[in-house]
Amino acid sequence: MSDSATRASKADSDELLALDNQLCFAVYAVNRAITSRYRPLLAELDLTYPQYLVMLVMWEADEAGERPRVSSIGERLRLDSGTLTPLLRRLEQRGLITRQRSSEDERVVTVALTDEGRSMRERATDVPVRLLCELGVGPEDAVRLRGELRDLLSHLEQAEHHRE
Amino acid sequence: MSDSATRASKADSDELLALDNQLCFAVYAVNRAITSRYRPLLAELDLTYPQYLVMLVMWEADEAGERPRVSSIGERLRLDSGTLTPLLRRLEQRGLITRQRSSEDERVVTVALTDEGRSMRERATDVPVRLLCELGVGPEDAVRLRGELRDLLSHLEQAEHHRE
DNA sequence: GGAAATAAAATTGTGCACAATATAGTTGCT
DNA sequence: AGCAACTATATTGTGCACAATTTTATTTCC
Repeated sequence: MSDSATRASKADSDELLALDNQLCFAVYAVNRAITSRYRPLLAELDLTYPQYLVMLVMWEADEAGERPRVSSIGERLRLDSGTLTPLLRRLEQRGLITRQRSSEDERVVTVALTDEGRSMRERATDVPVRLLCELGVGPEDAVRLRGELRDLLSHLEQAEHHRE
Repeated sequence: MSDSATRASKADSDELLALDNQLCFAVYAVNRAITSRYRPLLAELDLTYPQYLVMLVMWEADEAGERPRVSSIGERLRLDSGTLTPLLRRLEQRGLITRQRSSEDERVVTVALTDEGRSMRERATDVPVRLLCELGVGPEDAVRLRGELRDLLSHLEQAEHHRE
């Protein structure tokens, strides 16, 4: 007789540790496959993928007439200043954004689009379209999957909060 | 009258470029949220997340009596030597694996577990279990989502092949 | 008003990813 | 044999991620 009721068997641990059974690896592999699909499209705009995400945030803010601070962008993308500061510096050097210390609160740096950054938006509109075509899944499947991932994300971030 | 039939309207492009509508961002955010959940668990083993994935591959190979080459590990994880070489060097320095040039073909480097690397497997079995608990989704949902991601991955990798 | 606590961004250091290139070894062709 | 084509890994350089610390500014509390 085995002790399967009380302890994981050899076969169980094989299953648990099998690479192909890891949800985390599926997410990891898909993330890199998707970003590598974006790479040639974004190369036409001379943007990296994280830079593109920052520009999405900036275009949204600009439409709403806002000049977000570094920390707002970070909240949106879940990135900290260690990642954003050098990334924003590169976007500034490229002339797409400006960074400016707030006069009311000198700790805060506000970020704004330049005209060049604003005008890039139009050229970027076909990026999501072209990518969807390459995904190989229908739009409704993509929407459903996105929803499931968002649910998972909110679970993960909620639990994070609970432990603090 | 609008030109909506022939050209994307302003509202369309708003929708297309909205951060929260991007499947890619959902994947990107979930990937980082999951790895940050792994981090404290893997810290107990003194492994990073990519190092853990390599160890999963090595444990599987070891069970099968194989000593994979660097390129086999790379195929499995979709990583190239630029990523793997330094990562494997660190695992070797930690005493978890050995790297050895093949005598039949001096170009090839084969990787094998040390006893220490092999014995770590047992301590790692509860990592997937503890993580599943933190995910906040039922096991059946996790399996379904994993399946959908695998389908997407195979689409992405298939299309990649076709263009070559 | 002034010290302590808090907050925002920047800096430093480590470890991936990945493109591009280099190095070394093997195979195939003549 | 000799050389071109190819293969496997390593190296170099850039750009994230993220932990930990630092710097500067603001708020709170006495």
